[in-house]
Amino acid sequence: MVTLEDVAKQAGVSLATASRVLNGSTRQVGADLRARVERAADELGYRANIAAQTLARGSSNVIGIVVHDLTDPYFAALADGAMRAAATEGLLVMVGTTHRDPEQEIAYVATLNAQRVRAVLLAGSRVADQAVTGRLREELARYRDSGGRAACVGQDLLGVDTVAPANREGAAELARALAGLGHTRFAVLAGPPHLMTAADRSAGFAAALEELGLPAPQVIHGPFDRDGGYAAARQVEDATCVFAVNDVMAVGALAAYRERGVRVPDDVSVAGFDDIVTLRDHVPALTTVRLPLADMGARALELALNEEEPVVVEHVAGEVVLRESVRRIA
Amino acid sequence: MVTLEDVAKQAGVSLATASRVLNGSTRQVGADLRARVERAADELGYRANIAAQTLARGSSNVIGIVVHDLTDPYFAALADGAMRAAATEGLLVMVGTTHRDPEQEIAYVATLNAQRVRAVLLAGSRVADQAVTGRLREELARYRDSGGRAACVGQDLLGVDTVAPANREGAAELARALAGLGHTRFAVLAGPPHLMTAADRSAGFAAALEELGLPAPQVIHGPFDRDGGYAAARQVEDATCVFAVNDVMAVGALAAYRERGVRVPDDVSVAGFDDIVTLRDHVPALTTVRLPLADMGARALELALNEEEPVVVEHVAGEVVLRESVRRIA
DNA sequence: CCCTCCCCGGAAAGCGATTTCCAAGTCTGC
DNA sequence: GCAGACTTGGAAATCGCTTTCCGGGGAGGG
Repeated sequence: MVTLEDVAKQAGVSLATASRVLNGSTRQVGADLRARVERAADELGYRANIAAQTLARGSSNVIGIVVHDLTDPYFAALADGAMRAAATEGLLVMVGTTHRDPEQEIAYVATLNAQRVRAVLLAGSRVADQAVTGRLREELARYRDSGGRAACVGQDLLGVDTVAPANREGAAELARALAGLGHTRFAVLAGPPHLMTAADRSAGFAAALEELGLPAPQVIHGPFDRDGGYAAARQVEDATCVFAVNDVMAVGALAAYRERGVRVPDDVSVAGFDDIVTLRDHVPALTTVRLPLADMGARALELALNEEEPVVVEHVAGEVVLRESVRRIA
Repeated sequence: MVTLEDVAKQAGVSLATASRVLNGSTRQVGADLRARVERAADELGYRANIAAQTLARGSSNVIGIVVHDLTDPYFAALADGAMRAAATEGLLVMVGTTHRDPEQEIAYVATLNAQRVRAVLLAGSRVADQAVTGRLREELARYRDSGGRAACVGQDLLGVDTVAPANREGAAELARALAGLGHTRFAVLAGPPHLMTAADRSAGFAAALEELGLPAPQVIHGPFDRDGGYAAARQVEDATCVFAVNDVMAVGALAAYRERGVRVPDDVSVAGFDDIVTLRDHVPALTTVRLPLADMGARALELALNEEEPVVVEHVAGEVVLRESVRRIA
């Protein structure tokens, strides 16, 4: 392992000079010494030990991102946006996946704290469990007390800067658009009741229907994934329009209908939420609420890095996109 | 920032003892001292500084994964598999995305080297550019000389352990299956000519056709993504069956046909490669070659961690999955 | 009962960088 | 030609932890 000392020795200069040349400093170094050091470093193939730098500098150039599941395109898009932003700042990224286990999330924050990462991004929905949320909050507070920065994409339950999709409003907007097509009997594939994102979307949708004087939708709970949508769709009793609280569930629902020979949108209309890019070519094309996921990820990083009092919560509006999975009815 | 020294002081023990209690060691510590230290750590909210540990121990508990693009489900699945495996080993993960820029890949290896990560996983295809590959190889050699471990998912161009999908064989198998359905005039949406994965699949397909005594397919090059498939499909001249070298391109091709009113599989059959999970519900269901991506990622990590002479290259067979996007013809 | 060996606690030497503080030049301006 | 202000190079302290080495005390064997 080539160390800075080796380089300094080879170049015939002091450690200090070598450090100043190679690893950035406010101080100038004469042209000839600088050249000697650079040549030595090159010849030896020197690579600074970042652990040592982090220790000496007291801060690292790494950020952490914690997501539920990378294979879920929602999180992949979020993470990608944040990673692109990180790259432009010269930051490295540690990604942790919790696979929806809140304990894992807490553990990951602790670990990232131990790593002294510059910032932590928490993506994904909080659950409505006070005990767990409290512990996460505590761990986060510990991290921030020691100078760490944090931001959150999803709900603002944590007292940190947050980029929050306007789930309620987006779902309400969607409900109005669908009602505008003549639908009156709705079902909501609502996901898990304790998951805030799911609950907010479901509630926003129902609230809008109520405002419009329409009957309350049939609400069916279940997992937040493709198979959850598939299973929930089979329980729909009598609705002309089904709202799945995310696109992946909506795709599951479409699969269930297809299997049973129920035509979409002729027999039933289906809508989702998120506008996942990978699903843009789905047939029938999914009506949904578009969220600028990559931008949200990037924005969250920005918020974290420039974190200041007071805590800011940015709401990101979704845009209703009507596609062929819904139709106007008589 | 609470340091180990603070904990030791509070517990009234030496630094060494505190270290032994909190951060694992072969040495035993008496029960009462151990309890005192644990209580002190807990009260103060101590979190070990991993940079310092890494420096002192000379090795870290982080691995690096370099992928082209996280929003591409192929890489997401690979990364997810590797990350699950890492988690069971208690390892943390740094993910780098290159967005298909080989320079970025080299830079990332250098950075991971600087981080002294325990292992590096390189996912994604090499390009057939000797100069760039040489530099990557060099950087990798530097890393491995200093004790780093590495493995690769894709081509084995780098002299490191590799998990390589049997691209040629899989594509050949697919060609035989499609020929078995009566097809004789083929087109290949072949992706970029210099990308090894794409080239191998394309070549394997063509070779199998030749063996069967069938005419050579029309080969159309273009980008390796959805839009590349879309664009390439429009250039197909006269074929009853189109093979896109990956699923994402196949989906683009399907979209192109749909727009032009060409029915799949009635008018033309389409097949892809990879069997991306997110696309399983696509209509029409995509005929493809299934690759166990998550397993491959996990296996690559395993190889890297247990790396030994000689270099091992594991070929992973793909499984042809016939679905409704192809049909038997007269 | 003494000696040896083992077990456990602490002092201190690293790990590989950064950065402060000094000292010695080098330029200015008069 | 000289004082004072800048530059520039180097020695050494420091970051927070691990680990070797040393020493003291208790257990076990002769």
